[in-house]
Amino acid sequence: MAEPATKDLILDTAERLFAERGFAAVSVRDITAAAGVNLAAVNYHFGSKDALMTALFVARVTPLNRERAKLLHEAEGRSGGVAKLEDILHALVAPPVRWWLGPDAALSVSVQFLMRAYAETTPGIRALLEQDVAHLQRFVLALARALPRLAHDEICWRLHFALGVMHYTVSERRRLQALSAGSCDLKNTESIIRRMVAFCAKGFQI
Amino acid sequence: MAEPATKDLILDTAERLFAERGFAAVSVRDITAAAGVNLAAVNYHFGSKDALMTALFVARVTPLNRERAKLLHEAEGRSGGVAKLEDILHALVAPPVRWWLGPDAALSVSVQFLMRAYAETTPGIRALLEQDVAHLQRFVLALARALPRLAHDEICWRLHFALGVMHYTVSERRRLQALSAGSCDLKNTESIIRRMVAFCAKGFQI
DNA sequence: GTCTATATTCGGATAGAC
DNA sequence: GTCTATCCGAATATAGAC
Repeated sequence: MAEPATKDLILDTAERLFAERGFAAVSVRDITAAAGVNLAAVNYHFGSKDALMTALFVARVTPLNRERAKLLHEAEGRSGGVAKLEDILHALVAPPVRWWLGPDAALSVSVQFLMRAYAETTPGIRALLEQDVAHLQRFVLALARALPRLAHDEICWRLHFALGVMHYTVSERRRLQALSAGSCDLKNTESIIRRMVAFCAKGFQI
Repeated sequence: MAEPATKDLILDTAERLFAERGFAAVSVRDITAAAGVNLAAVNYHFGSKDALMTALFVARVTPLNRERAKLLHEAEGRSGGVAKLEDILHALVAPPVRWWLGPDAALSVSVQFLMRAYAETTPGIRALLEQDVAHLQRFVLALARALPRLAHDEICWRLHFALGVMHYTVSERRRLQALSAGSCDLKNTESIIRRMVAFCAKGFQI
């Protein structure tokens, strides 16, 4: 039943290279050479370079969104159906930031890959992004319940801003460290999540 | 004295294609064909594809940063040397958002190109990014003067978050419109700037 | 400055032996 | 499933005529 080692090896290697350099800048030859597998293996197992990218995106985004949905669901359960603003934002950003800065290096690569995949959508991924918007609608609804006086478009704007905070922070780690001359500590994951949630929660007030 | 038409035509065409598809996904052939110039013209005028990208980045980022610095300087002049928080954030985001949503389509392409160039740094651009960090240091200093009780690393974190709000908003226009089902209006530039500044300013409080 | 033609390398994808 | 060998188009870059 075990997946062939080659297939997973290709997925992990492609993910790392895509995360580092982007989709178009990485060739199938780069991937197979780095993985130590045969050149033809990508087309055998996935059909094409594009299909590999799509399979990879699905494999990584699914558990991340599941974790977000779980945290949101738990937050709603804790407070009688209407989650608090901070808890909604926490459900949104904690999973990716924990993957990013947590002890598991593979998960860190995964979230960096995902942020890149969102930014440089290939044809195969563009089609999947509709489902991803559906996932975000849960957060729109939760925010509307938590902040009933805020108009729908205002909820969307601010959710978009909050997503920007998270995406950019994960993608532009180098830039933050250059800007702060290294004074911004990236070791304490939970305090970074708190800082990010606090920033966004204040932005949602009034 | 006038620049040769071909050179500027290449710059404008390359900018548009890079903004739409990214650097690696656009070939010199794509650029010269779309511009209606000879294939060899890119190498004649710029030396290489990478050098074209670098020249383009410099040509666009310079006036944008100059405008930001001017607004910051004016804000400091208006209030006796120490600019107010909202005015600092306004100087940071108003120029790119005005380029993005203003009446000049060429400037809109320019800011989309720039956001992509920051995200997918080529070797030539990476070297230039140090100067760009120096430009951002003015904003760190201004924020530190406006918020003397905030620690240096906290200033950097929140400035980074504010940059994320702007970068992601400009880059992920499609995603915002899909998320909000079109209810987020992108026509009123100044009200979008106010919304963005307000969100970030609240995030800086306390 | 602009063109054609070309050198040379690399790209994704596949056929067919094992 | 994995390998070698290869097809064939596309990539960057340049040489040399005009």
